[in-house]
Amino acid sequence: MGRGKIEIKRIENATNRQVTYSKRRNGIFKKAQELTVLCDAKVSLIMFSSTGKFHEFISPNISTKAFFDLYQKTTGTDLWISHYEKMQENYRRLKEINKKLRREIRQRMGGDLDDLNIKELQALEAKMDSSLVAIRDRKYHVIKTQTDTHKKKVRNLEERHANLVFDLTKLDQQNGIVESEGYYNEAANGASNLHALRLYQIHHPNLVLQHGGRFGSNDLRLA
Amino acid sequence: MGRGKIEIKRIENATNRQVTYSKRRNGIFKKAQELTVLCDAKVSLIMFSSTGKFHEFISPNISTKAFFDLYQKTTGTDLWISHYEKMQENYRRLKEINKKLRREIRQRMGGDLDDLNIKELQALEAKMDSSLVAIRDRKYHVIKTQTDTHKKKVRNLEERHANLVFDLTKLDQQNGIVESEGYYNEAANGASNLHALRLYQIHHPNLVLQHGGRFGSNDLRLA
DNA sequence: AACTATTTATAAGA
DNA sequence: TTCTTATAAATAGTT
Repeated sequence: MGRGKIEIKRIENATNRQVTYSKRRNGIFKKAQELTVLCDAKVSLIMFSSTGKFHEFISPNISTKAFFDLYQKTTGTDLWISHYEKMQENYRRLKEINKKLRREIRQRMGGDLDDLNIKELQALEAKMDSSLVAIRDRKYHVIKTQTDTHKKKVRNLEERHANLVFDLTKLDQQNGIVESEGYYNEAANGASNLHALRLYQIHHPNLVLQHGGRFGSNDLRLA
Repeated sequence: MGRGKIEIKRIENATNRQVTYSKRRNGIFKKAQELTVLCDAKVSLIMFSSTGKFHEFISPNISTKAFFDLYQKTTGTDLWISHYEKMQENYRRLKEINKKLRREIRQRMGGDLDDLNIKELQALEAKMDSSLVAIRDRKYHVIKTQTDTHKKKVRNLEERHANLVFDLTKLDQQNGIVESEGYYNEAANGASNLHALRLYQIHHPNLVLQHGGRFGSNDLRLA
């Protein structure tokens, strides 16, 4: 159809090829449209020119995705199976592992024991026993560490207070301000530093805070 | 193009529609083919008739999958993403659960305890303790069940043997064959059926096997 | 993008 | 379905 008959082979002249592509593209799209309407058919027509330009026609009564799903369903293929299969396999495996882990935990919690034989029960018991030992060890370790830390803190505080009270005593003596002398003496000999401190806080709260930080904040609930 | 001009609207006569579909399908496929060759284009043409019949044309230089990948790349869409993303999310969640389960098991095995505080350690210890109790209970239950079952089996066997030996004694007496009479008498009173059986087996191995089955096959390792 | 001579597709009928 | 054929539609080459 045209001024002359043409042979169906690649058009070498690029411009000509492009023009023919454009003309025939319109033609085929029109045909697709007519087929859709006349015959109540679902048509998907997608094309890329040699220069990579993209055009598509799709029947108005269906989306590309739906069309593709229909295609896959009809042909029995799954074009993204490679993408999908691998992930599905991983998923399945993970689920299986998960199941086993849950079962193991249940058994370790004393449930789901019905289909273990005596040997397995003994093994489980032994494992639980040794685990319990480890947990107890860890607990005692934590307790000991906390206790030691606390002891050190107390020792350190006591020292600092002894110094503080000593300095203060000297200072007061230099200034001739002797207030409640009996208490100071008692504090200086180190026998009741905490009591001394408490008294001191009443008179000089800011100074003490700068040195000692929060006092009595350590949680010593041991067991 | 035909004997008369037609209006582009659905052909109501089903046969006519089907015929037109068939003719025009050939036409459009031919067009697609020509376009592919003449213009060096990539074309995908897929169609479903109103009766659901499927036909497709695709450029020979590309697979349907590759075509679709190209389509997605060009249009910037990903028709699988909703499917895929959902699965990925599930996978991520499952992995997280898995991690937690593993950690729980490690802790129950006495490892990974470093960042538990005393309270948590105590709770864990208590749980482990009660689990251990459950496991021990179950073990003792299994042992008891097995022991009872075994006792019953032994009693049953002893009975059967007593009867067997009794019948045999009678049979021998009827046939006038009295062999080692003292043993038979001892056997018949039920005091040592097993000994009697052993003697009997020596003389009539097949008969005994038919009645008693495998003897001594029960595994009695209890703990 | 138009034009148009010619080829091609196809509607109707067999 | 397939063939025939009159006619509509598409388009190759041209402007």
